Amino acid sequence: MKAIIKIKRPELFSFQECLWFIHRDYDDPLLLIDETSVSRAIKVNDKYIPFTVSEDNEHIKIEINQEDSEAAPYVQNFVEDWLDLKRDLLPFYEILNQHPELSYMTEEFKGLRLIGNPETFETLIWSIISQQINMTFAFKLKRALIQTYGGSLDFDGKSLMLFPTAEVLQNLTVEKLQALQFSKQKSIYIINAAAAFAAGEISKSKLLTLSSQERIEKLISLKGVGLWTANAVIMQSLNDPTGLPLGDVGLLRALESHKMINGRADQDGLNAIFDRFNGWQAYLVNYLWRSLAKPATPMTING
DNA sequence: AACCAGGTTATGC
DNA sequence: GCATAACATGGT
Repeated sequence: MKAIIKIKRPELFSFQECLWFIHRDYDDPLLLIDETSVSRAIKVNDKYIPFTVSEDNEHIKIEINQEDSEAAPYVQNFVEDWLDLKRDLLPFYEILNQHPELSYMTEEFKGLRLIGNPETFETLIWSIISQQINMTFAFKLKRALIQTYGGSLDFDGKSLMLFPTAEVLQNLTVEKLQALQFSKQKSIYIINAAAAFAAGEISKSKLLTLSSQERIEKLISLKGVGLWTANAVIMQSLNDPTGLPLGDVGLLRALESHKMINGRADQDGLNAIFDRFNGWQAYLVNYLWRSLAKPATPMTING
């Protein structure tokens, strides 16, 4: 028995653009992806609910593989946040159109949304994992962590992996994470961050009550979380459009290739650009990250 | 075999 | 406060 939810497609939305961005060149262990859909599982009331998102004419279709009707609204909210469906993109496109170097994006990436991950703990740990290492290795670490300390559930004969909970990760030792090729530093950061979440010291709901600045301060209070990581989390998990992971090498590479800054140390150039995208910083970052990747077709499926 | 990768912290002036 | 070093480990 499946529950099906249909959400009306907003203006300036492309499911294919979003789906492709979710996948990019990577192989996220938490997702099952094919040309037309993406599946994952989330915890709702202590129960894991697997679901699939696809598109159906003028709708975004969510299929929930459970009879659990209580989960439906939760899953719907999750997807609306995941694809940032509630936002009106028009003001952002108007700013893009004021920049000759960027205006092509309104056509080429038309309908791409701020893609993140509504699971804040996952997002934070992922951001810590991916600090200062290449993405190939980062995903390797993520997969090892999930395979060793996460879970999995059966999903139409395939298996959907589940991210380890904060409760599990807080009880790990540095040695156990080092055995998975995590550096000593990162192992400490991850265990500490997990403890803060497990204790309820930091949570998505608490962060949501704070201003952008307060969110960043709260996240930075964790050892191993700097400005880059904090901004990545607020932009990707709290849908905070002012999130701006300055110093991000991908961001700098993209701006260089668009000839919008003079080298990676060009702070003034950087500030000038983002001043003009006030309120849409995270969207510009997302679109610039999109620009780094290769053309969207053909898509490779799960490695 | 250097140099780099979706950084952060500690140290020194 | 701002530059620089130290950290840590695999990918290209």
